[in-house]
Amino acid sequence: MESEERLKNSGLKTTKSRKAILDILIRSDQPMAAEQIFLVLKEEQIAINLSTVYRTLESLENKDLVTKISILDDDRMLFEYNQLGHRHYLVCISCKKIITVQNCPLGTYEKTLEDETHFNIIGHKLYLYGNCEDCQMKNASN
Amino acid sequence: MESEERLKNSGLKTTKSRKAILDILIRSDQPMAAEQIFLVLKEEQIAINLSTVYRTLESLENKDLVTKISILDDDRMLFEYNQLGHRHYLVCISCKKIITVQNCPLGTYEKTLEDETHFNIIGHKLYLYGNCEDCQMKNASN
DNA sequence: TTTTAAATGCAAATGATTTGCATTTGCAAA
DNA sequence: TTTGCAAATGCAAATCATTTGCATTTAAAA
Ligand SMILES: [Mn+2]
Ligand SMILES: [Mn+2]
Ligand SMILES: [Zn+2]
Ligand SMILES: [Zn+2]
Repeated sequence: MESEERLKNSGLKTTKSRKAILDILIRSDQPMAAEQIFLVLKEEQIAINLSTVYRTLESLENKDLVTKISILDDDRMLFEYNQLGHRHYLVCISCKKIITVQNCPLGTYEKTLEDETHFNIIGHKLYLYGNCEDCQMKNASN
Repeated sequence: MESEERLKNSGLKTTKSRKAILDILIRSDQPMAAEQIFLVLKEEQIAINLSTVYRTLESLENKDLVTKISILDDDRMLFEYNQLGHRHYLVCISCKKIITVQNCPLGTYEKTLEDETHFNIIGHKLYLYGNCEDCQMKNASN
C-alpha cells in the first residue's frame, strides 16, 4: 500500500504506528490534529500512545511525508498528508471545514517583493478565510 | 500622544498599563511577543504583571488597536500595532526579522476562488518566508 | 539467530496562555 | 471634590497542547 511504499523510501523503520498514522492521513480529506488522529486510532482498536503520535508526526514531517500547519485560531497544529508540493487553504470560519487549493497566484508577486526587499524568498503560506456554501445558507436562515 | 487618543476613542479605560503597552507596540517596527513586551516594561521600570500584559493585549485586539499573528514556528503569538488595515509579512527564517508588506496581489484571486468554491471569502493571511539580505551574506561567507 | 540503533509507553515536565478571586483604580455622576 | 462601582490588576494556580527522560521493546541489517 501507499503508506508502506513511502515509509520504505523515507528511510524510517516501517512500524505499526507509523503505517497506521500515515494511513489515516492519507485517507483524510482534512488536515487533522494529533489528538484527532489518536482518537481514530482508538476507534480502530490500535493502541498507540499520544506521545508516540506526536513523535511519529514529527518524523513524518522531517521526511516530508506530512506537512504541519497552523490554521485554526486555537493553538493546535494540524497535520496533512503531503501528496502535492505547494498548496493553500480555504477555511470556513463557521464549521472549520478546510479546502485545499492547488492553484497559486503568487509567482510574480514573489519576484516583485524580492526586488523591493532584497530578500531571497523561499516559500509562503496563504490561508483564506470565509464561509462555505453550507454555512452561508445556515446563517441566512436565521 | 497617539496611544492616549486611541485608547480614549476605543472606550477602554486609559490605564497606565494600557498606555505603556500600546506605546511599546507603536514604537516597535516588529511584531512582539507578550513576554518581550513584559521585558521592555521591566526595563522601563514599569511593573505590570504578565497576565495583565496578556489581558491588555486581548482588550486592544478586541478594539482593533492591535493585531495578533502567528508567524514563528514556535507557539508564541505576536502582537502588532494596527495602524494600517490589511498587510502581509515577510519573515527571515534565519534571524526572524519581520518586514510588513502593504501591497496585496490577491483581489482577483479571491474572486476566482469564490466562483470555484462558492465560499464567501472574508479575508486571508499571507506569510512569505526567506532570507534577508544580511543573512544571505552571512550564509555566503561560511 | 544475534545485535543494536531506533521506536515506543508511561509518567512527568514544559511553557505559553488563561483564569479565579481579592484588591485597586479610572471615571461618571452627584 | 467626593463617592460608587464596574472595570482593571496582581498573584497564584490551572490549562492544555506538546515535549522529554528513561526503561523496555522492536525492526531489520549482518
Ligand atoms: Mn502559493
Ligand atoms: Mn492580501
Ligand atoms: Zn462552513
Ligand atoms: Zn535575516
